[in-house]
Amino acid sequence: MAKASFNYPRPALAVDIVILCLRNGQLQVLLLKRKNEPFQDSWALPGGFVRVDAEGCGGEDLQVAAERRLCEETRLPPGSIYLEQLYTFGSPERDPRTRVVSVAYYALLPEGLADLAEVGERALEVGWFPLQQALNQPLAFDHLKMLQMTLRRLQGKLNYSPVALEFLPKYFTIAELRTIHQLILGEQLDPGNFRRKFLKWVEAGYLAVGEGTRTTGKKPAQTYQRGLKEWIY
Amino acid sequence: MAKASFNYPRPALAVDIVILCLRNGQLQVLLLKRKNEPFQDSWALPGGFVRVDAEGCGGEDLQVAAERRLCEETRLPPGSIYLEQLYTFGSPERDPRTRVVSVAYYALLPEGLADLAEVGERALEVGWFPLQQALNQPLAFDHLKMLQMTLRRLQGKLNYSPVALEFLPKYFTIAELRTIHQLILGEQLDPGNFRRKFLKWVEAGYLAVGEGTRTTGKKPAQTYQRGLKEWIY
DNA sequence: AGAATAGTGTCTATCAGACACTATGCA
DNA sequence: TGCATAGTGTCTGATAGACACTATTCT
Repeated sequence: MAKASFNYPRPALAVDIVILCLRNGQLQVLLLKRKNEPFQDSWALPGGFVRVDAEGCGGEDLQVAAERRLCEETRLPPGSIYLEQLYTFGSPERDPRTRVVSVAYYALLPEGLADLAEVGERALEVGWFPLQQALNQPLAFDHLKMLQMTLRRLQGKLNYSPVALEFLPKYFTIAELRTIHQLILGEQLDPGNFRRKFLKWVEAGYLAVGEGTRTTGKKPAQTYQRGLKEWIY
Repeated sequence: MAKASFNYPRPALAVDIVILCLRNGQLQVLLLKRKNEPFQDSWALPGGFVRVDAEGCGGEDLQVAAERRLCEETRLPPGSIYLEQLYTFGSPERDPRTRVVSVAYYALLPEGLADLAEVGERALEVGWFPLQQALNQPLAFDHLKMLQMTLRRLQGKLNYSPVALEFLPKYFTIAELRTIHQLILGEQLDPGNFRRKFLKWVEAGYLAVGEGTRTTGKKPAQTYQRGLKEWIY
């Protein structure tokens, strides 16, 4: 057993999470105001260190670490929220204190479940920011890059998957999904054309007809729900 | 300065690299036969630990670490090879010795540059394996997952980018690029239709007409090269 | 001359986008 | 009744795939 390799210095390992939610008709992102240096008083993404056992063995999975932090922050039960790995950031200068490598995740929260977030011990303040605003203000560390990358990733996914339903409750209408697509892409979409694309997903089994109708505008609309098939990336 | 956070146990951080190359008309991947436990005598992807300074600060960037290992293995100069982050694997059980989180990368090597690889100190043996064969044999750790993910990622990219030119020398023909697409996708492509897609990329500036022609089959064919525009993802 | 590949043309089904139109339920 | 939204139909241009065909050059 060559133990030698493991005596090398190790970096600290963190997860950071871009938590997006639909609030007041906007895409918003959860940010924390940092209590401590570095970047004290700056806004930052929620994150934390990955738990590793005392001897540097075992501990929790990365996805589990991200989910744990996500649920601490949102006060939501684990397992119910869409969470996906985004990218790993490891520049030696990204944290002035010590070497910290961070695995970034992004999470999509259904509308209405966002208001449970509370100020924890780590932060001075918790706030939901319109995504566009957050993208145009300084953030701690390389968190701005994480936001930018998340948006691009989502924009790409919309072409071939109905991921955006993760922002919606169990039953939703075509117009509701279209609205989210518009927010993410930053442009208006033709309702008729979007409808056809949507119905393709229904035919393919990714989406299914829901129960009853919902009135968001003038005329009640059919609701839909997840289909039997998972879209997987 | 709250140093407290950094006294928590840290995981070891590694990079693993899927190095693909075109050899003998096949897609091949570079594997090493492991000298030490765990998985002694098993085939594994090349990889290594990310360098971190003595006090656990600074050190090398992740991409740099991957490139360093890549160049050690292939004996090629840095900076010339396509290298992209794939995914980060962090299951607590992935390495039985200690907690090791691994950032996986994949690299695409131009044909003909593959033969410099030598057996280093770490390995018993170095070998190029046909990708399909490697995907159907047991590999150390979770390296099989890394291979599978790399293939899927590449297959996805071919739809909208000429990444596959990274497998080719500076000047190449349409048929050469098509051959690689066929290898990656595992299906035959219509030469005429592929040509039209190719010429779209030329029009878009991602590719450009090269100098002279090359004869791979019967009739000499026009060569092409990289265009001025980068395709970025 | 024959063979294999380079390169072109064409037909069709599908799809995205633009836009007009009908249907329905609420105020 | 008016109006905003749900939902349908239609036209057009772009695109992907299948496939036939011509052109070129090597042997």
